[in-house]
Formats: sequence, C-alpha cells, structure tokens
Amino acid sequence: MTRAQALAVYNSLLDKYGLQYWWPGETRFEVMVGAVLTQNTAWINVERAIARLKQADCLSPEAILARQPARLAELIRSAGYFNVKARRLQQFCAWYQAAGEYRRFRYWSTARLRAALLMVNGVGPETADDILLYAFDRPVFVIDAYTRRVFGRLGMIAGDEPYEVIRAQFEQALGADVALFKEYHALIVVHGKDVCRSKPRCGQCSLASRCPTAQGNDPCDMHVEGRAHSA
DNA sequence: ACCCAGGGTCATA
DNA sequence: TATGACCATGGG
Repeated sequence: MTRAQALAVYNSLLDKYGLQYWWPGETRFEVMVGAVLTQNTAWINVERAIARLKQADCLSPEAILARQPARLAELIRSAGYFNVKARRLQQFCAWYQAAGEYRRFRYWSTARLRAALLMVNGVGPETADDILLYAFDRPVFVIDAYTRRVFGRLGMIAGDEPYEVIRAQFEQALGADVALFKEYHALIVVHGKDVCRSKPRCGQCSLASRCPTAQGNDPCDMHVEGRAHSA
C-alpha cells in the first residue's frame, strides 16, 4: 500500500473517532502487564485483573515474582487463561528484572529489543510490538486480528499474510512515526469493535467456525457489516 | 446455545 | 510452512 492510501484510511478513522490516547495505563510496566493479559481476551476483563493486581499491591516485577503462581492466577482470574498467563507474567518479569528494567533498554536498538522480547516464553509478535510501541515508544506498527480484518475488507491486504509481511507494509508506507503508530493501531481496534466485530462468515449459512464450507467464505465488506446473511 | 475477545505455544505432518 | 488442540473467563 502507498503512504497516501495508508494516511487516507488513518484520516478517515481519526475524523470519525478522534484521538484515542493509547495505551491505557498509568505506568510503562502496567502497559507491559496489560499486553500479556489481553492476549485473545476482551479488554474489560483485563481491566478487572489489573485492578485486582493493584489492590493486592502486586503490580511490580518484584511482587509478581514473589507470589506463588496459583495465587497470582487467582488475581488475574477475570482475564482468562489465568494459569497460563500467571506463568507468562512471571517469565516476563524474570527477564525484565534480569535485563535491568526500563532504563537499561535506552541504548538497545529496536531490533535487538524486539528479538529479546520474542525470546520470552509467552511473548509473541503482537505482544512484543504492543510493548515496544506503547511501553518503549519504539516505531513498530502493531498487527492484530482487527488490522487483518479491517484492511482485508478494504481490499488493501489479503488478510492471511504472515505477521511480518503486513507489519513491513505499514512501516514502509508510513515511515517510523511513534505517535502516528500509537493512534493508528488504537483507531483500528476501535473501528473494528464498532463495525467489524464478527469474524468472516460463510456466505451461505451465516455460521462461522462450524460451517463445513467456511473455507470458501465470503466475508462481508466493512460497509455492509451487520447486515444479516440470507440462509 | 453459540460466538467472540486488543494471542501464543506446542505437537504434528 | 501450516494446521489443530489447548488455554478459560465474561459479555453479547
């Protein structure tokens, strides 16, 4: 995609929804925790989990590492996958603490920091990029399910390309612009929740995952999303 | 009752 | 490289 196309969509979304001021969170560390907790999970349930962590005075690397896994899991219960995420949070904190915490990363290149994050078990490409962009202010464009869906339906990408392919397209079209990347990703998510909430559906029966012919699905365009499929 | 959410890992082919 | 099973709560 060209820079003009990418900016045209951004301006359209900005015009419709306004600035979002992402990522929600009081500290950089809270952003990192939120990035892990929000994996395949509605944000409202992450907020509850973070509130409980704060309430238990358990929102620091030391406190998270000091707590027994099962006891950490009960604090983040509302975020789902609590056993898995408790382990992931502790693994992330162990790495973060061993690496020397935030100020130590100041002179790391973005590429080096990204590679290090991806080495942590439980941190995949999107979680790493959330942390890089919103906690470390690095110019990395976050690709998530909404990005694939929205731009797929606009016909600007296929939607099922590998993560790195799509990320490179956005970064090459837009250049390195942290403030723009932050707002753009936020707007994509907000717009996705607004009009592209359902996953692509089979054009025949309106079923999603369980439809036998779902592979040849004909996802509705973002402008007609919400209209019922005929049976 | 089904679908979905601001994914990632691991085993398997 | 690419699927599939698995993780699990809470809201629509």
